[in-house]
Amino acid sequence: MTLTEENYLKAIFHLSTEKQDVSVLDLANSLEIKMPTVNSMVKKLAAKGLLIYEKYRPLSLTESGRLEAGVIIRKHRLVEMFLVEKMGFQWDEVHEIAEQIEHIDSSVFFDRINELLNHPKFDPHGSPIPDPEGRIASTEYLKLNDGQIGKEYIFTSVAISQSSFLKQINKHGLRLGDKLKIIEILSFDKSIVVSINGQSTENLSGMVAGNILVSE
Amino acid sequence: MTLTEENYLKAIFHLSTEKQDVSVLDLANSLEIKMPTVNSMVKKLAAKGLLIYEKYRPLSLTESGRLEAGVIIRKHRLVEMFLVEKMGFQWDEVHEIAEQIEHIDSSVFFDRINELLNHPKFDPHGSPIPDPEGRIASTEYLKLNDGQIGKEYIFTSVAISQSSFLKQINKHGLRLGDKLKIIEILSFDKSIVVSINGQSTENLSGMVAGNILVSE
DNA sequence: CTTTTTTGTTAGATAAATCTAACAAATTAA
DNA sequence: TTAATTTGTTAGATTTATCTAACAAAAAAG
Repeated sequence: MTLTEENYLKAIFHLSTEKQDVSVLDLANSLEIKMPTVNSMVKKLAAKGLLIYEKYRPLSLTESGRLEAGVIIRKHRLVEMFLVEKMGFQWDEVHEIAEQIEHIDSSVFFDRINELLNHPKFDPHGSPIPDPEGRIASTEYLKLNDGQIGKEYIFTSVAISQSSFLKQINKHGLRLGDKLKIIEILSFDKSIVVSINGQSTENLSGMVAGNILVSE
Repeated sequence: MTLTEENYLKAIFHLSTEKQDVSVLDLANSLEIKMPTVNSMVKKLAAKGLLIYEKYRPLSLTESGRLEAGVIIRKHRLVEMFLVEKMGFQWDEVHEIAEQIEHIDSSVFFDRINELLNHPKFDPHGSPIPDPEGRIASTEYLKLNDGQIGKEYIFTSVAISQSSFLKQINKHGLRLGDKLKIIEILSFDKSIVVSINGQSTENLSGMVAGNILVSE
C-alpha cells in the first residue's frame, strides 16, 4: 500500500466513526483533496477490495479495508503513547509526528514500542489501540454535550487530536480521568458548565464539549 | 525537498567519501535506478543549486548540497543511536529502520532524541554525527587492509552498515574499541590475521577487512 | 413538481519519478 | 589510431496522484 492509500483508508475509517454515511465530498474535505481526485482514488481502492463503491452511493470500508486502517491507526497510537511516555512530549505535540511515523514499514519497530510500553490498550488521548491485526475495541463513549444536567461522568477520551483543541483542554484544567458533573447548560449558546472533581467549575463551549468523550 | 531528492543527495555524499570522482553510473548503481532517470534528476538537483553538473563530467555536491545531505545523515545516525541505546536494538538491525525515519520532518523530534542521548558525537557504527547545520567532522580512519603487519590499531568504525556484514563482525567476536594487531597478511587471498585485544586471533577476508575502519 | 443547489462523475491536463530505445561521447583495447 | 566497449545523453512513454472544466444526478427549496 502506498502512503496515499493509507491516508485515504484512515480518513474513511475516522469519518465512519463520526457519521454513518461517508460521502465522496466528506472524504475530499477531510483530506483537502479535490473531489475528482478522490473519485478516482476510491475506484482504485474499491478495485483492490478495500472499500465498497457504487456510483452516487455512500462509501464504506470492507472488512479488509477496516483492518488495514486499523493497523495504521494502531501504529499511530502506539507512537503517540511512546512519544509521551518514553520521550517526554506533551499530549498536544504528538499527533503531527505520529502522522508521519505511522507509515514506517517495520514490524520489529512497532513490536518493540509495544513491548517497551507494556502493551498499552489506550493512547494518550484515551483512544483504544487496535490489536496487531487491526481489530479495534468498540468503545461506548458519550459526547459531553449529550450528557444530562446533574449527572457525573468520567472524562475518558477526546474525539480529535488537533493541538489547538488539546491546548484549550489543558487551559480549562481538564485531564483524562477527571470527574465532570454537568451543572448547567446555558440556553444561549449551549455551552456547558461543569464541576471538575467536585472542586473548580468551568464553562465549556459547545464546540469543546462536543469533542470531550465521557463514560458513566 | 522530496524523499527522492534526499536519497539522491545522500547517495552522492556517501559515494564521494568512497571515491573522489562520482559518475552518473555510480549513482545509478548505488540507487538501483536506471541512468537516464539519474541523468535527469541530477540536472534538476543542479538547477536547485545542490550539485554541480556538466555534461560528461563527474558529479560533485555544492556546499549547500553537502549540508543538506549532512542534515539527513545526522537524522539517520541519531535515530540509529536511539534505537540501540534507548530501544534495545542490535547494531545490525537499525539501518533499515533509520533509512525510513531519517525522512521524518520534525525538528522537535530529532532535537529530543539528541537530548535524550546527551548529544552523541558518533553512531553505533562509529560514524560521526553531523552537527545540526549538517557539517560533518572529518575523520582520519584507515581501512584495516591498508594497515601494516605487526602494528596495533583500534577498531573505530565500519564503512558500511549492511546487516549481513555487521552480523559477520559479531561472528568474528569484534566490537568497536577492540585493539587489533595485524599478525599476518596471507598472500593467496590477502586475508588478514589479527589478534583481538591480545587474546584470540581471527582470520578476516579482504572484503571484511576493507570495511573495518581503524585508528592508531 | 419544477427549479435551484449540492454532490458526484467524466474527460483530459499536469508534475514527479520512473522506464526503454536509440544514439553520442569518452575511454580502453587491439 | 582505428575499433570496441563503456559511459552518458536525448527523446519519448508510463504510472501515480493530483488538478480544472464541463456535465450529470440527487437532494433541497420554492
